[in-house]
Amino acid sequence: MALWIQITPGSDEPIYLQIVEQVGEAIAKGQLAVGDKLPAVRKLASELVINPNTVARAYTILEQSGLVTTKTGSGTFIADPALRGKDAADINMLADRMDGIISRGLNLGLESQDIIAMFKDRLEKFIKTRQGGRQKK
Amino acid sequence: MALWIQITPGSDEPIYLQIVEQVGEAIAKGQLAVGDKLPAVRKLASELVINPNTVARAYTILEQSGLVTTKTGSGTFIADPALRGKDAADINMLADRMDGIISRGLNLGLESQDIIAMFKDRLEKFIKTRQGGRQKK
DNA sequence: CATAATGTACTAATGATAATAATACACTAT
DNA sequence: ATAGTGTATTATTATCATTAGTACATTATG
Repeated sequence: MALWIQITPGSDEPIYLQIVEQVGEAIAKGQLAVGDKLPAVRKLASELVINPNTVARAYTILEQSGLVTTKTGSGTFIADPALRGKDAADINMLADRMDGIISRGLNLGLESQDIIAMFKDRLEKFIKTRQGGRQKK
Repeated sequence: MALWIQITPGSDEPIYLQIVEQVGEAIAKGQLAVGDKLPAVRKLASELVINPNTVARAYTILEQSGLVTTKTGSGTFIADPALRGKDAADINMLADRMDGIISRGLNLGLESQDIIAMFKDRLEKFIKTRQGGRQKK
């Protein structure tokens, strides 16, 4: 896998958040395992043709959320999931985001079972990717 | 019900989006029924101590998403749900938002069944509010 | 018809933030 | 030592949220 991060410059969401989310999803899907090394700040910035500061910003957020650990001089690595703590604030934020989705789904005319089915379907895709084993780098 | 819209000025999300989401959730929960009138642009702006333009912006978005219909000179009213169309783009956006939540939940260390249970729980709250009948204005 | 209330449109100014740019520092591997 | 790493700092530009003020068109009400 050469470089799986793909940014959309003209998107409504900032580039640094796109990086954060894509790395987060890759971890959730098991495509990135504990100890795996993220591309160097300058290298990723070069390949994405963006500023190194933008990548550094994304890595800082990933580090603060506990998904990666950074060792200056060495690199940025996927952290141990066992050490990722979930507090009340995290759960509340998750609940709020769920409410937003549910509200949107209902107002689109979707039935409850449709929304749940859709949600289960999306989640299963994550689990399947996990069980399918890691992709080779 | 005097005024159920509550904004948080210092929030990371824009005021006009807060209004959009809160009106959307109220509709999804059945607290706003078809034909109900939203507060006038200037009136709501006055009560929230924000600029009328900000409220107008929120109403414009709600109108574009099909949740309300506006009649200049008369007011802004909750639209007929039967007329709200859902296209592929809407569904895709919903799926993307679901992926974001699932990713976040998994990376917090939550199990699949926990995430699904939490999601069902949130959705049931919407349905219950609906079945509980409309609140009186 | 007159008046008030409604949503809408427009321009301008301000503040916050995303992103770039350039540089420098501290730590680690070789 | 040298190169590669993350981090920090300052400055600049562009975009956007928000406010401000004004004006217009339509509708309800008397």
